[in-house]
Amino acid sequence: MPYFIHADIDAFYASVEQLDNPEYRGKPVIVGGIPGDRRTVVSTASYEARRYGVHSAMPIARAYELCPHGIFLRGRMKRYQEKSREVMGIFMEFTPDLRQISIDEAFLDITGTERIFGPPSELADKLKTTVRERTGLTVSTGLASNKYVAKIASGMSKPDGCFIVENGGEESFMRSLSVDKIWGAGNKAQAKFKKYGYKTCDDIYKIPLQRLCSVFGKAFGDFLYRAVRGEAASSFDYIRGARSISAEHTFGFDMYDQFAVETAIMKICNTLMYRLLDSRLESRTVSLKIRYEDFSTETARETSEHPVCTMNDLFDRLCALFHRKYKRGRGIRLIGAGLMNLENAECSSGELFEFEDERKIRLEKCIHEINKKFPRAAIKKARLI
DNA sequence: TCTGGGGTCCTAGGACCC
DNA sequence: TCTGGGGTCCTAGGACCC
Repeated sequence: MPYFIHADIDAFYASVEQLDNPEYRGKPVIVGGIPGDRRTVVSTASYEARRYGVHSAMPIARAYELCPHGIFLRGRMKRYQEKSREVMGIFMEFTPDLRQISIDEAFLDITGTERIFGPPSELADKLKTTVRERTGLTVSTGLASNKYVAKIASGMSKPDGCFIVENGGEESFMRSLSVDKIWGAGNKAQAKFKKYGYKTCDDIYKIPLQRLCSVFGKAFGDFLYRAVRGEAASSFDYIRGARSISAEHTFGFDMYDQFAVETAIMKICNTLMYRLLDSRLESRTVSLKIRYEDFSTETARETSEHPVCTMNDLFDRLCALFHRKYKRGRGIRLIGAGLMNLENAECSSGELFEFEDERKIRLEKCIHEINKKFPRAAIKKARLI
């Protein structure tokens, strides 16, 4: 019988802070920004903070209103990544078949591990105990015969619990849930459920596939039909490399100065180019994103015959897109850029580039290596200093 | 209260070719 | 002279997730 565990670290960033700073334990910790930071949101709130109504994606200003005595922190990603690797390492001791889906959660295929670890529920217990003893963190787990149901089950077990859906019980489990438990149906879908009067998954269960598809579109209709029957969503079943790399920047105040926006674009180019070099991938498609003062967002992209080769090349392509798209006189809240449709770089080094480009590519690679070895050297374009 | 940053996938329409 | 239909590639926008 197939068996999957979905394991999710409880209030991850906030828990790491409470672990490293004992004086924070038992107190409302809010990671994401400190009061006064403009245009920032909560990444993680500890369970103590959630009692005041603070939750992820909430503006820091609002969180401060709800919980003025909370401990506000900007966050230390490096430390969280380190802790995440520790936990994932422990997961790996229970099965080599691990699918990490974000910094703090993973699916474990534990099919056929009974002889080593006992029944699935015992394995889940051992997993939770081991993680707690070795890292000080608690995890919530869900057990089911497929990943989708396991994910929903772990949500029901938070914090620090274990929720088991017995084999054969997937469908009745799903049908008993309210529609807001459907993973993959966000605000827009929830509003539509409300409009049509769908309160529980059982309401959706009773609707024929054809009707679901005509109301919600083919892909999402198919998805809903299967989800409320507790059938596996296939989207995690195959592993694929990264498809895009992107970076963006929100200005503290609306920006009207085009030169300053271009400088921000250059900074983003710097980030993207080094990440591209590290990944050994290449891209022919460059995209630009502009968010205006009223939060309306426009994107532009362009695919060229040749992959992006240097930072200047990327910068030129993005500036061209920017000037084509930008509505003059409007305030810019956010500027972003990305490299899409990534492909392996091996095939196209050398003769594709002009001699002059070849020199620049080598120079950028050297600078990147130096910056990695000596972070304090920080070699960069004069405009970015 | 005024809304981050990094991703994935889907849709619909247009261009172009056969 | 008018016109079908399938396939592929590309673009813009949007929903959703953590």
